[in-house]
This record gives sequence, structure tokens and C-alpha cells, in this order.
Amino acid sequence: MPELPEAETIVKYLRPKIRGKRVLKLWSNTPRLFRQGKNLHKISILIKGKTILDTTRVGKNIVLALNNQYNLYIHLMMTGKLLWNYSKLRERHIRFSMELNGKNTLALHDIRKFGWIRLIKKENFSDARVNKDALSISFEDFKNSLNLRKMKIKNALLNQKIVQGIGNIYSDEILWYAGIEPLRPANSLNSKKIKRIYSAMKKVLKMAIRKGGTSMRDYRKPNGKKGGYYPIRRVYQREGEKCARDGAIIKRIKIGGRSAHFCPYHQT
DNA sequence: ACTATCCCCTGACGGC
DNA sequence: TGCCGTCAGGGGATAG
Repeated sequence: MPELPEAETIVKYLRPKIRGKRVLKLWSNTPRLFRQGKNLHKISILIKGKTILDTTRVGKNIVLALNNQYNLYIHLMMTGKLLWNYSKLRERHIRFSMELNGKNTLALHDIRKFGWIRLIKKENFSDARVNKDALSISFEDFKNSLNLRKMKIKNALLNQKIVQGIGNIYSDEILWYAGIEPLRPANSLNSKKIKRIYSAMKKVLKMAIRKGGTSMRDYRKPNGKKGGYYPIRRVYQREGEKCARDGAIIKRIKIGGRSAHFCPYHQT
């Protein structure tokens, strides 16, 4: 499940490879990919012949900046992978590919077709959006946003309108480090507790980036290698195991249709 | 403003 | 062997 650290890992890998490359040809067999009434033809007209200036990330979105007024946004959702110079003979589930000069190809592999690709005008790439990224958001903005919500803190961390980049794995991990129970209403947390969550958020995401992300089922780096966070995770998918902090048995509950894992002893 | 629920899609897995 | 139900989970839509 690509979340912020996985997107960051992909961006770091791709950035030097595709900087300055020109887009020669686009291919796709999945109309749904483009959403909002767009299609491959409409996208092609605006991209073909353009140069990719840079590769960045906002939340879980991967952003290719073109040398015109557009950015190409890619969201991998749950099973999406970007493949660099993949082998056509080996891969199933390729939904989109982009030929670049120098005989290079960037392809989207996505088993469940939940991922999407959109062209977004640079003028709509607002600071407000960038400033909600989990690694950029200020403590004041984070705290003020949580103070306004009575939703459960687990859901608040997953809500991309509040903070961008956290998914189910890292929300569990962040709350474990912060010692906060996932069911707690966001607006019931005092400044001190929000500070703990804020610090844990930065710590967990940076640690996961250093490890190259979490490979559980589908996620791989564009070179096909696995990320290294999964073995060092503290709670996610550890129901019934002992908490690394205090030895209590880790519980798993459902919150809003998603699984949440936590230590019932130190997360309060 | 927020909650609850469904849907999109495919593959893995357990029960029989 | 294979059929069926369930689960994985981000985000959009919709009803309440």
C-alpha cells in the first residue's frame, strides 16, 4: 500500500533517471485510469513531445512536472507500482506506459486498477495543498485541524484533507509511538498529546523512508526490490503478539471498515 | 461538518 | 479439484 514513504522512495529512485527526458509515446488499455471524463488521447495531446523537468511528491501523489503548464499526477492507490524499463514478457497488469527518449519506459502496473493518472495545471498546485503534506505541515496547522474534528484520531490521520500521506500502516505505527488509542476523538487530545503524535508522525515516516518503505504484498521499488520497514513495524498486522514496549498483547479492531492495531496497555 | 456505508477491482486464502 | 465467501484498503460518492 503505497503511502508517503513508498511514494518518496519511488520519487528518489526515478528523479535522476527521468529528469530532462522527452515523452515520445503513451499507451494504455485502461480508460478508467484517467477519471473525470479524460482519456488517453486528451492526455497525449498535452504531453507528447514535452520534457519532464522534475519528479516530486505531495502526500501519496507522485508528480511529474512538464515543461508546459501541467503536472502529471500519479496515485498508486493500493496495488500500483511504477516500473522503470520493465520486461514486457514478464509483466501482467500493465495499465499505462510512457516511452521516453533514450529507449526508456515508465510503466504503471496495477493489479486492481484503483490507481489513477491526472493532468493538473501548475496554477492549481497550490501551497495550501503542499503544506498539508505530513512532512511539511506545521505543528500549529496540525493541531488546529485536529482541534476542529471530533472524528477518531485514527480516521483523522487517514483523512487526506487534514494531513496528506498517511495510510493504514503508518497511522497504526504513529499512534503506537505516540501512545494514543486510535479510538480517541481528535478534539479530545490536549496540546501535549498532539505534540506526541506530531513528533511520532515525522519520526515514523522518516524512518520508513530510510528503510525504503513497507513491502507487505504488492509494493516494490521501481527496480523491483522490497522496502525494509515491514520487519521493524511495531503494531500493524501484529495482532496477538507482544507489544515491544510493555509486553501487552496487541489488539486488532475495526474502525470505519479498516483494521486498526494497537497496544491496549500503553495507548490511552 | 461529520458518520456510515457502498463501490471500484483482483488475487489470496480458508472452509467444505 | 473447485466453488464460494471474505478480506485487503484509498478515496469518491451518497444518504442521513
